[in-house]
This record gives sequence, structure tokens and C-alpha cells, in this order.
Amino acid sequence: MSLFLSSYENRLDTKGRISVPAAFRSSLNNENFPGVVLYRSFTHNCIEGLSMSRMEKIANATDKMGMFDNDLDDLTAMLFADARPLTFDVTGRIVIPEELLKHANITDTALFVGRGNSFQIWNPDDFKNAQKTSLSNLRKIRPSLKIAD
Amino acid sequence: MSLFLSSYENRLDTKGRISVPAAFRSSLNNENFPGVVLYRSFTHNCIEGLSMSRMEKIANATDKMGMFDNDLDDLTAMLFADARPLTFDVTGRIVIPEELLKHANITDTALFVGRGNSFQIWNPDDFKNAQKTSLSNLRKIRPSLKIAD
DNA sequence: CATATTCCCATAAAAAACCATAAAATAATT
DNA sequence: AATTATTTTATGGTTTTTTATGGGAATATG
Repeated sequence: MSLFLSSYENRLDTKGRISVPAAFRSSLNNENFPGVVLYRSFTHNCIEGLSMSRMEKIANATDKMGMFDNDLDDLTAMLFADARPLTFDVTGRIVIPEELLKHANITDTALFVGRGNSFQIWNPDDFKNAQKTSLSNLRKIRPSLKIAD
Repeated sequence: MSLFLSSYENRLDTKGRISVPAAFRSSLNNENFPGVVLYRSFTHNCIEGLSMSRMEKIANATDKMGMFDNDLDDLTAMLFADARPLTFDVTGRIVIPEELLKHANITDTALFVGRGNSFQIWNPDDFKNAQKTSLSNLRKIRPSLKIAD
């Protein structure tokens, strides 16, 4: 699977349509489902986005954890119930549901933010602030940060 | 993976294109993705460069750490959001985005600097100064430097 | 019927592909 | 070792394609 990298700022039109960045679409286009899955982030005021095939992987992973796990129950309740599959139009646009826009504080402009195997959609100003926090956190933990290869 | 070694100074043309040194391209050419990934260095006023396959390794490593790790969240927020995948044209050039050039204080000339498994892109004069600092730092820590195999 | 949603077509700007050439590096020949 | 020939590399300009965005017509929805 190709990664979601970089950030792209696009605008919503009067009908609520917004282009999913071409680079992200090509990370999604070898899919059965021609679109994306969006849900409200558990941790930030932003929207989480991923491919349908990754959603299926998560479903399989939760299956393996066992059927009667309480935490799992909460997770699946949030995740699958909240998740919205959205198909692209011919030019690669989607209409983000009102609830999600509200949760992410998005009105006319949205920032698509790469997260590796998934992406997020932010109010551009909110993201800039969140990134400042991340950078200062990262500088603190950096000496102990190890990335396998 | 073959290493990025030595330094090469190349020029940006009027359209912002710059040749990635041939020696670096050959370190990248056994890739699915014909190009490089660049991002702003967290610690210096320069641009970090690596291969897409290395980026994918990082993504897989973070996946294994689990979905709800806070440090991981900060790392991916910075790294994947900022990372820009850039494909070579037929002659091996890329267009470095304005933000990155600004961060590295690059206008018309850039220095590609080998760093082993990755490389950096510097304003040539800035690099000379940074080298001086590195050398004096290195002289201090030298006794404790150990390399594993 | 009125409102909202989806499909279809148009366009300016940005990005990618294309073509050409001088300089540098490498190989071959004397 | 010096000279010549060949290949590779860096750089420049032009054309074509892609992309984001806008609006109207057609279809659905309540």
C-alpha cells in the first residue's frame, strides 16, 4: 500500500464539495471501493480518513482480540458506527457530512494531512497549533526515539 | 541499500528544478517509487532526504507500536505531514517546494550532502558553518563513540 | 412541489512530459 | 601519457497533461 504523505489545503465549494488531493486518491485507487472512509478522531478535533481495505484490516484485527473484550466493544462501537464511506465524483471530490465538519471546526477550507497509512482532515489553523505542540513534545523525547529498519 | 556519500553542489533553474546528483539517484533507483522523500529537518535549517522504501519501513514500524501511542502520534504528525514525495523527471530533476527551500535558506544553489542511509540538502554557505560546529563538537565526544555491527 | 444531491461540462493554473544542448566524466586509441 | 571518441550528466526552454474548482442540468428525496 502506498503511503499518505505531505499536506494539502483545499476549499469547500457552495455545495459542500471538496477535492481529495490527487496524491491521496492515487493511494486509494487500487481499491474495490472508489472512495474513502471518514470518522471523527477520538483524540483530536479532526477527521480521520483511510481506505476501505484498511478498515477491513482493522475489522480483522479486532476479531482476533476476542469477542467479549470490553475495551474492544467501546472501540468498535465508536469506530464502525461512526465511520462513513464516501465515494468520489468524476473529478475526485467528496461531500463531507455536516457532523464531521462540525467536529473538526471546518467551514470553507480544509487541510488534508498525511499520516502514513492513514490521513486526517483539519481546520488549517487548528493543525498549525497542534503541530507546534507535537514539535516541542518530539524534541523532548527525541534522544530515546528509535525507529526500526 | 547503497549509501549516500560525498557532497554535490547543483543549481536551481528558473522553474525551481534541480538535478539530484547521479550518485544519489543510483542509490535510489532500485525503488518502486522513482524519486525521493524530503522533509524539513527538526534540528537544522536544512532539508532531510530519504528513499520511499525507508519511509515505508518507518510507517510499518509505527504501525507495530500500536494505534494509541502518544509519542508516536507526535512523530507521525511531524514526519508524515511534512514529508513530500517528489518524482524525478526524465533527467533526474525534482522541484523542491517553496516551504522547504525557505526553511533551508536556499535560493539559487543547493548542496546535496551524503549522510549514509539518508542525505541532506543545504544552503552551501550555511553548511560550511555547520561543519565547523560539528567538528568542534565531535572532538569533544570522540572518546565515547562506538559503532555496532 | 421544493429542496437537496448527483451527474455532466468548462476552465485557469499548476504540474508533468518532451525536446535540445553544453559541460563533464569515462572509455578507447594512439 | 596524451589525445580523441563516447557516454553520462546538468541545465535550459516549450508543449502537453493533470488538477482543483466553478456552474448548470438532471435526478432523487422528503
